[in-house]
Amino acid sequence: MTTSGVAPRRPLRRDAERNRKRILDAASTLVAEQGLGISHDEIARAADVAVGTVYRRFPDKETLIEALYADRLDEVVAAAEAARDLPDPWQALVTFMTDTLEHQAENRGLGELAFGAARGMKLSTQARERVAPVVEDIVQRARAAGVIRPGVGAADLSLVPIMVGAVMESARGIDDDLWRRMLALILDGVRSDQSTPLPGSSPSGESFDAIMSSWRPARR
Amino acid sequence: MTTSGVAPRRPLRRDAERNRKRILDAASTLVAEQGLGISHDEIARAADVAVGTVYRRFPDKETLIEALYADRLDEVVAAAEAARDLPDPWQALVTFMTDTLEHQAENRGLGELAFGAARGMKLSTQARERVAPVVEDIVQRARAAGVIRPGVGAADLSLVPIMVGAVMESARGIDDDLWRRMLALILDGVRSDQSTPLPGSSPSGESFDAIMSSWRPARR
DNA sequence: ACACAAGTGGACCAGTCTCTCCACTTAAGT
DNA sequence: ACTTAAGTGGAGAGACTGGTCCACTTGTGT
Repeated sequence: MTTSGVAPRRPLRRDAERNRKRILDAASTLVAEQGLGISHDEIARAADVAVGTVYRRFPDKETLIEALYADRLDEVVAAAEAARDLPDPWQALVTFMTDTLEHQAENRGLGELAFGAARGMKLSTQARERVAPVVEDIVQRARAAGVIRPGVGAADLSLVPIMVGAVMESARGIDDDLWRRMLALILDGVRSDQSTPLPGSSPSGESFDAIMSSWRPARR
Repeated sequence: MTTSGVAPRRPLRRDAERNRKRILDAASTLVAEQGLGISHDEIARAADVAVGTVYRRFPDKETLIEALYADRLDEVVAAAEAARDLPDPWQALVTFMTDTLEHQAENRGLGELAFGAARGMKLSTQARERVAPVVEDIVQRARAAGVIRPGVGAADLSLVPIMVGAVMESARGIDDDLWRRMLALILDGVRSDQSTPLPGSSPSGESFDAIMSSWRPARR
């Protein structure tokens, strides 16, 4: 009866647990600062542990990232939902964007995760899947209230963090608030009641997914 | 009298000249398609030449890129100046952006070069130095004509290609015209006569340079 | 106290990249 | 034809990755 099938694993040994924590802490800091590009070697060094140990606990990068971000993701989604539920539809949109980008600003890895830095990483797809409906809601409401220009869809809005994120990365450590300025600029374009329709059409379905997950991490 | 000090080099041997050309051709295609990240090995393979040969002709990546883009750069600057000289100030701005981004779209390496993919690459700095005054002129005129919102500066406009470029890269091969849509959105924000001023201020001087040159090439 | 599963360190393998080196080949002047 | 400087191929050095392996150490239940 001891083999209950689903993770009956005895708890980690004390020292192992301690090391696990150290690895997670080190990784957390490194990833937040430098993005998902950090090597296991660097993590090991920062955690004062050998690579082998890192690999024993986290067989590959994906596992490690998952452990790191599983709950961070909940926070992000929660923030998005809170924004969605704001009384004013335009405020909802602005708050959503600002919050999302603030998360991205303070944690580099998070941004990379959101835009598919690691193609095929479950957490990445999952993140987008959880946020997508929220964005959809926000757009619906904004559209119904007539506060965004006709023709702008959820897909368009989803591209905003990619654009603003690019400036954010470029200015990291130089002008850490510059992205807010760019966001404001873009949001005015979104709100704009210019009669000229936008060229092309909002990407949809498959294309959209492919685009959203095609971001690539920076080389070191 | 033969030693005139300044590059009295006798011309390359016939076969060497041929190989030089093949290398340049191969590199040109590869860089346009894949960006500055290509390895000398790939170039050599594509040119049907050995790496050693590539290195003999172009001691390092910088030299090669310089040879590739020296004249491309002139074209880009010329296009920018042509846009600047358009009669309508707003058209000038729009055309400048569109042209610049079209160049970026059709040649990946060019975009990476423009935003400092290779830190410290002379050509890169030079490119920005040559384009900067043109952007400045365009903004001046647009501002004088009252077609852009107050507070938007040349530095802000220079960030537009970074933002739009990010979407362009993400959508490359999936929706190659999506960037136009985003550009239109942003330009409407730029034109916007919303009375709300943009937050923060336009980055200037040193900061601006650092930001513009901090782009990093995609990992393969 | 002791047995032993669990945990650990770090050498090592394979793959990438940039760049070097030098024995061999070849174009071109006489 | 012959000489020889210029050019070439490609192995390989050295610096990075991600990831594996296993002899040794250590925590823990009895």
